[in-house]
Amino acid sequence: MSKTTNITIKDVAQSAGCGVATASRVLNNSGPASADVRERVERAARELGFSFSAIGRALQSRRSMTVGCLVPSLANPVFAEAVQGVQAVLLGSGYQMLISCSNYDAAADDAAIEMLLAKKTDALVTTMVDPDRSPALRLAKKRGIPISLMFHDPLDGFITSYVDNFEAAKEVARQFAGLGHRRTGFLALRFSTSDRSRNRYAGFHSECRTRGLPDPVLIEIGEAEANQPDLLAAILAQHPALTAIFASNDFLAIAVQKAARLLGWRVPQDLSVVGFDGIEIGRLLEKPLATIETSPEAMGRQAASSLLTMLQGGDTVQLPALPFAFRAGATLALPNPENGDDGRGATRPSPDLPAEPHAQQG
Amino acid sequence: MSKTTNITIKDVAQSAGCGVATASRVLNNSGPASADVRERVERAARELGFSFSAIGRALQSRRSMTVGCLVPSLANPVFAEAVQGVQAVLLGSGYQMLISCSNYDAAADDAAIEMLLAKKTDALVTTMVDPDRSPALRLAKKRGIPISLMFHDPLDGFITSYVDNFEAAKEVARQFAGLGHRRTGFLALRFSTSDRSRNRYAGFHSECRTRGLPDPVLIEIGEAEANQPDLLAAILAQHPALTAIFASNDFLAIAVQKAARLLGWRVPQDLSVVGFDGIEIGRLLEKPLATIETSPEAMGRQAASSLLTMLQGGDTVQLPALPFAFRAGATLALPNPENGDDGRGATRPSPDLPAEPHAQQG
DNA sequence: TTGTAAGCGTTATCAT
DNA sequence: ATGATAACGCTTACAA
Repeated sequence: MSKTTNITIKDVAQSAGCGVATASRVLNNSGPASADVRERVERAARELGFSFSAIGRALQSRRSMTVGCLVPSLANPVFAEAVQGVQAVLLGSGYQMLISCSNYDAAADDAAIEMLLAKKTDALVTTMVDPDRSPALRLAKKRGIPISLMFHDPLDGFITSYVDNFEAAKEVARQFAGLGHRRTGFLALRFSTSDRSRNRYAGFHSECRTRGLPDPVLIEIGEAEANQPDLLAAILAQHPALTAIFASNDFLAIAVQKAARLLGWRVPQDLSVVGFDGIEIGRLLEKPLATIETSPEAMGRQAASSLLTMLQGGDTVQLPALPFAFRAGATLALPNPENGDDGRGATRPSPDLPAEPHAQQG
Repeated sequence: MSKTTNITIKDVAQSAGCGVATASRVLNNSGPASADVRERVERAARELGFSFSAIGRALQSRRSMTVGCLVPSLANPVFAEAVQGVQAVLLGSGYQMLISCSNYDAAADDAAIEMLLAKKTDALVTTMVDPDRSPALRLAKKRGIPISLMFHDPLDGFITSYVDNFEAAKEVARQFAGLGHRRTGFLALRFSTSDRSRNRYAGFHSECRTRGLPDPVLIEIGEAEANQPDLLAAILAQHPALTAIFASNDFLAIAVQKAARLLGWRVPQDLSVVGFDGIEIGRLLEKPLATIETSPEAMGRQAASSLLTMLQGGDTVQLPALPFAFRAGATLALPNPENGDDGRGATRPSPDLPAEPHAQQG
């Protein structure tokens, strides 16, 4: 553990018997150098185990070769995958990623951006609670730092990589309506801190109206309910009339099925469930999850690509929303005709028909 | 987009009509200053929107306040959660996290460490393909940089946060043996690049021997098989005699159930399945997954805590392995007596007994 | 082709 | 209490 004193370019130059400028030129291939000195410098660098200090470089070049990344949480695989996408694109480009998580807290968001700015990240890729009113983000923009948002719908002067949550949610309403569902619910976690969630509800609500369905019931829950099926079941029990629930993400969609089971409700016979995101596991389940399939990884990739373009001086424009697709699954079926406002729990199983769109109900 | 030229402490000093040293002292509360000049400096800083450059500071103090983090992938929630744990602990301490992913590639691992070292991270927290033979990691150690490994079993001179994979795997063998399973398999993805996977197999194998069971069949698969149930089914079909499979992670455990279903095998009647990790979703499934429950988040937290201790000059010793627990589930049951070497597919369902340990078979 | 020196933003030392 | 000034490690004029 002999704290090796750091080798600087000065040491290399000294060891090679030349000036630091020459050493720099050789090591960077950035200028002329005789074969002789080139040889000596390279050998010295090798023998001393020299490597450049990114700090020194950053200070002098005013470019840190670092991209700041802020997401609400890595425990949510959707964000983890997006970050993975960012990382994948950045990997070859020489940029490193400074990461931060806000835990869905707006104040933490702002503080994190400030930290990233202080670290002089060359660009920012973020998903925030409220990007629109983050002073730090505004400052970043004023400084002219390239910024790419992820997951957010287009916003004044920012570039964003996203799926059209509103449109996607409308598709879910269409599926429900097509099968004849009328009493629907929207299950949301962190509704207040997630514009995605809000937009999904808005789209769902809007299309329900268009199709002449009653307004969907908005069921907001907290962390506790999301993780404890019995608590969620208690909440679910308050809405016995619902025949279909749109969960704002796949994890919730799986959790609500568990809760339904606790209540003795069968999915999809007594309750249809559709999720959002399209996580891989949904596909592998015994009862494959009907959901809106998206690609967070692609989102991250696109965001990072835009960033790189901007970092190279290119102009970037807002790209269209990334594609989504409704993925059929065994959790969505016709509503149970027995399931009136209090007829829940009929023991007669309804046939396990494949989901087949009906004419809309007007 | 008026590229605001960066405000330095020099600007503040000038605007406040004092020297930079004084400004620094005031802004850092690191020395004496008259109330008068203090006032002026603070106002100037506020009005100019000054914030310190971490780069300048890092250069002068030789501490970047940055921790380097390297994991194989963030797409694997186990690593994502660990990183989240690291982040959570680091958050309050003023350290930021520079992150990198290797995609399970040893060469990328080494390159990533080199990058992190060049960026002068003050410490390293990593999970690598082969930490033992990474030149860059060795260099880091030689430099005296605090290093915490995650997921790896204890290794020569490194501190690591881990669960005892060998012991945990033995527990699975015990469960299988206790129920009377004899023909078992170990399903592994990326066996060659994961010491976790190898240690789990070793423990499983060892305990099978101890209990007098035949050696477990090692079934190695690639990404393709892991993601395409039909391919996995084809592989599974080559092992019709197995009555129990230990999957090296929960995702695989869920995938193998899907594959079994495709073959018409029932879980757990025809095939018992136990996973590893204890991801949350396993609990919510219709057929809750039997698994070894661990806490990657706690792993990340512990690793980060050790790092902070070391960064504060404290001495840190290797802590004992983090706890794991066998989590019972509906995917584990008695072997089907009908299920001889080619009797698979018996249509008679066996009773769905709760998993109840038997005497060991010798 | 090469070396000297200025400057990037900060803090610590040392006079004043 | 305050302000020059010298580092920190690097690149880039500019001179030689």
